[in-house]
Amino acid sequence: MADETREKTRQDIHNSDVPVVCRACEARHRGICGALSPKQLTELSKYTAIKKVESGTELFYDADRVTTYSNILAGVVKLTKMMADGRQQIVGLQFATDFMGRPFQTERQMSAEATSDVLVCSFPKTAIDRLILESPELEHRLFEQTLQELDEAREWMVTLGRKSASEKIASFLVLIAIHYNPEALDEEGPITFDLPLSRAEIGDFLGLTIETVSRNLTKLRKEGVVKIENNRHFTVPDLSRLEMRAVR
Amino acid sequence: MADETREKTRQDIHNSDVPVVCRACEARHRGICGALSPKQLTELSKYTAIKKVESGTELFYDADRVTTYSNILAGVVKLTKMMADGRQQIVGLQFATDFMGRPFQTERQMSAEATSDVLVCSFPKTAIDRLILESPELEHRLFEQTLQELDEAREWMVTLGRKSASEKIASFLVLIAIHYNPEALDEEGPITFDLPLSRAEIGDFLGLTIETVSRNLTKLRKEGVVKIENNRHFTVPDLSRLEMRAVR
DNA sequence: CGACCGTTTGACGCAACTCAACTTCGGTGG
DNA sequence: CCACCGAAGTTGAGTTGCGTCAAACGGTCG
Repeated sequence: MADETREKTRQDIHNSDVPVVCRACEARHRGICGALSPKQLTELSKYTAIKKVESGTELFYDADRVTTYSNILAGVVKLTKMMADGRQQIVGLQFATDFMGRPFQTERQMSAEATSDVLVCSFPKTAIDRLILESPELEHRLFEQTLQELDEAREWMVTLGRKSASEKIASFLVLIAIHYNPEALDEEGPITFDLPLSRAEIGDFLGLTIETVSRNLTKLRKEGVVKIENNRHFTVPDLSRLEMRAVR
Repeated sequence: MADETREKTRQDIHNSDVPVVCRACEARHRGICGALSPKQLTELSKYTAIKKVESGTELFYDADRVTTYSNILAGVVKLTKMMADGRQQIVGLQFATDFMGRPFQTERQMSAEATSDVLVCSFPKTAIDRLILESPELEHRLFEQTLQELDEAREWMVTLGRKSASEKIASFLVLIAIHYNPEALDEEGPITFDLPLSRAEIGDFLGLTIETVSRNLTKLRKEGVVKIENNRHFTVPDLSRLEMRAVR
């Protein structure tokens, strides 16, 4: 961990024309900012604001209502759609280094809400829209992320349409477990993570009620597939046992 | 209709350097080929093949298994995902002028099947991948279509996760009705269309069984919301009555 | 005409929802 | 530090919407 930090700093030394705010930023490597030249970064950083967003606050997302795009630097954001009568569905989760915002027009509406304390780096929409025009590489990265999100959305459609409640719960846990422990796919051994969502939010993600979510979590706990400490903190002794229940 | 054809022909006269196969092709206007110069079109058309695909035949879609991309010129293609035990979910429908294929790598698997007789114009993957690199405008159009598909997928997630069976059926009928009668959103009056899917496929699209689909269709028929002739041909006397049942 | 496939209809069972009571967690103030 | 409170989560009992199984219907094709 200390080594990684040092490594990053070393890289940045001969990139000393990169703006200070961007130097230690992960979005420059894994996110979209890597597509920008130091000059473009410097220009953009003039209009950039890094903000803390408290858990539960809403960040609007519709193309027309919002005037900024953001990179998520830390925390988790849920994208939700609400029906006229209040029924809600989470249609996407976004994590650190994800770009948030819908380029170009759309009438569709969606909102975004921080499900944990979140750190965002936000830019004026106009600045990004201009940069997209002059940098095909930037558009390419945004395109790649969008394709990725489309793949995920379609994967989730299978879960929503065809899986039972217990399969849904297991699928969700696998999703989160792997996101926070990407290495767990190759290696054996127990993994731990904190759920970024409440029971109600898990229900909104899976198309279930709170009660069904709760019942199925305790079922998994009683079967020893997961250990649950203080509701949010999970330990999975054997990921493959969980994956079996998520089907495929 | 005759006027429209004439109009199109007229446009093409001073585009006489456009390849013959492309001249009357809608994909040049509404699809991605509009992003290409006559020279690029000519180059691409050397490797292009227009094929008839019979209803029910499978067009593979995974990035790794397939070596061509296609424009759909006529007919309907369903994108499906299948679980290990055979449960299936339709994750997208594609219509005329849609571009079919997943640019860049992905390990995710999905298959595509013609649900009606389909006409496709297909290109070698390599040719398109090269063109994407040299034409940001092409990549931009693909990006726009992908964003559109992502919006649609997320809209559908609400339907899958939160709507009742009868709301799902109504939502599906609205989707198809409007696709074939885009003007119906503004105008009043009865509209007609042919379902591109069987009852079983509707089930796979909505996460329902055949029987539930059937029961809800007959319910709508008995209530006079739709008229059904020979299973596939539908008449909707008053679209707003159908939309009410789809909620929003 | 009979076989076949897609669709409809009916009877029944169960998984997930609803409603309600109870427990635990986390924060606040005495 | 503990008592208190509201919010979040769990558990139980009863209901219901949709799935399952089975049979009948209707159009199409040999």
